[in-house]
Amino acid sequence: MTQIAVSVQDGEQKQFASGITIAEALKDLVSNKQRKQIVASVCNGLPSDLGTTLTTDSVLEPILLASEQGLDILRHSTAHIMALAVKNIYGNDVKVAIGPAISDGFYYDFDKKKAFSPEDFEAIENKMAEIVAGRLPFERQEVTKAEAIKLFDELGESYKVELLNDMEADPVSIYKQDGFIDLCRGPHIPDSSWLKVFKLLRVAGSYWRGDEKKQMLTRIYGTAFTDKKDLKRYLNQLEEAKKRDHRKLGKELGLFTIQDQIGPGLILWQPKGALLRKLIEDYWKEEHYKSGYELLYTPHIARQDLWKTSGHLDFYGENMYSAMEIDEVMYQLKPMNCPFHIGVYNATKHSYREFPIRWCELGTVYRYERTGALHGLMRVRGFTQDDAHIFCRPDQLEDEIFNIIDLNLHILKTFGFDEYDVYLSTRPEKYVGSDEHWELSTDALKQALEKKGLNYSIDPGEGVFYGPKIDIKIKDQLGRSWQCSTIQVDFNLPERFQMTYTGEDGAEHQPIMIHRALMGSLERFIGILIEHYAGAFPLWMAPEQARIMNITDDQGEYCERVFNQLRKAGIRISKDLRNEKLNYKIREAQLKKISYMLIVGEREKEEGTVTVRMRNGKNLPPMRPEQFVEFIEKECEEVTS
RNA sequence: GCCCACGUAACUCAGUGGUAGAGUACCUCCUUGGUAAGGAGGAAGUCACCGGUUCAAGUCCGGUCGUGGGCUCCA
Repeated sequence: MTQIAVSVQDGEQKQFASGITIAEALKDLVSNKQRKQIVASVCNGLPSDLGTTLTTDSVLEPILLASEQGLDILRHSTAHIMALAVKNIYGNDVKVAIGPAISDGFYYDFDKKKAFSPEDFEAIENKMAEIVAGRLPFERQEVTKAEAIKLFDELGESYKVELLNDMEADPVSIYKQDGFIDLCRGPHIPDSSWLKVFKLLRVAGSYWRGDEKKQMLTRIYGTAFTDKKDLKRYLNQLEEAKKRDHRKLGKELGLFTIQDQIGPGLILWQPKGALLRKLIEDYWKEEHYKSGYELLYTPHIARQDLWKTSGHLDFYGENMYSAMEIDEVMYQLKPMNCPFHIGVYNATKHSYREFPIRWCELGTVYRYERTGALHGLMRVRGFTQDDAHIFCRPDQLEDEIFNIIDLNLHILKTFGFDEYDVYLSTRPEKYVGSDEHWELSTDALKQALEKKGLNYSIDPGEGVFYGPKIDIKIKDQLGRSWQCSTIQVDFNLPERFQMTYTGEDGAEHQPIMIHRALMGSLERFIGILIEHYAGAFPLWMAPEQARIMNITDDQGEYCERVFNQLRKAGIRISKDLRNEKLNYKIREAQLKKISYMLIVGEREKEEGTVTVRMRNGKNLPPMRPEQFVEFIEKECEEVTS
């Protein structure tokens, strides 16, 4: 019999008879204790089942169940077990589509006449528990593609047949479990008893292969863990995210409202939210002024011809609202601000000496979003871009990009975001502009990123047709990432609008145009801020920095005086002089996430002070109102300067 | 847009074919209390909208509008 040499990576090599399974080999290669944790193994670079037979010299890298890869396998197998349960319950009423592991769990798509609803979960989970108790093995088998097609065709599993037809692999692997046969690459847990902790989470519709022209399937999401505690932690995380949901907090804190009567995707800012927004806008404008930008204001509609010239009707028309007729001329709502800024540019003649020109605007745009895509402040139909356009000469491009990134990161940091993922997107297949231009500007973007010392990944071919771009994604408190900032070079619009400047040589040249948004959409950015801070905003942008409250009516007048003094000094303060107990007032202010409570009893009234209670429940020593003003101003300055 | 779920007082929600409910908020009164809910009373709803079934509809059926979870992390 042939002998083969098998070893665990970095471990001792041993001789075995050819045909031995990985599981058997591992018995001799690792300790018993360790072996119980091993769910599968990478074998010569290929993730494999423990039941895989070895016929050549092999190097094994065991996969521990609790590792990331192990969890993936467990969840993938759980998807299969769920499919088996579903097939057991509903038989030929369901066809299976695909069922992969995803980042926090798994899903399986089914074709079923009447879609699943959460009420079906109990039955499915019970059946899954039975399967787990039955210790059903996952049996792998390799068959030719033709055999597999025949097999799944006979089983009536047309989605599998379609998958097979599109696949290049041949032979392919199938897994059998208690009569349920699934096309699958594997690997899997050896048998169903490895599954200890699982939960079905939600149902959703999904198109076959994500294509809305194709069949709508019904998807069940679930998750699996090795430990009950992990599942609990995961469910807690979901709860935490729910608590921070900007739609819930927006309502509770009185920030914004969306109403049927007004229309979906259209935001009404309530006083507190409007103040928050104003504070953000003011800060934004100030920083832009400091960085050499000038502010523009432009209208919300323009003649349709403008959008023809800009190319928006051709390339972006589907996202634009229908035209309206004014004095027999067609006008359309703006989906972007750029043509207006170009209008400002073209209003006068320009010399190379003026460059770089940096114009910014908080421009409100309107874009059609499908009803199913709308989501609180995160996806709306009318929103305000923190837009800017820079016009410059080719030799200024790199410096300008550097300055933009610099300003960008500075502002994001002030808002509390200091973790980023940066992407550079290069020339796509379809593009305008000369190769020379593309090379020059892609290079400028790269140089600027490197000079700034930023790590970035390249998205080849993902640039917009009119120029390369840099995207910056920020990470929030819960570790979720959001794409907000984008910096795009544009060779298209200067050409379409025949923009020019007079060069050193006296001839007319075309300027380079950079589009740039930093927060992206103000609405969405505020949504992100609400969730990032769970509604407890840093002092400098808190709409309510302080609330003064009396202990009994006797301090009412004194409180009024202090309130007026602080308000005049620019503190964003409210008062609670109601005939209620202190406890009650504190609780309410706490729930509204107000930064400081100013508590006034007889002592404070007599001494002319206030006692400052912080959000964490601790008190600062009593201070005079003017000391409190200084204190607030100092705290704000530390962040925004 | 499509699939599923949901839409009841300002808010959070209960109400499974037979007289619209609770808690919170709001208003009035009592209470004047030092760090997360004092007490009593009152007012408040076209049960999203339109139509149908029924002696009878918040409840069942159909449609419209809106909200939520999703709609390739590819066997």
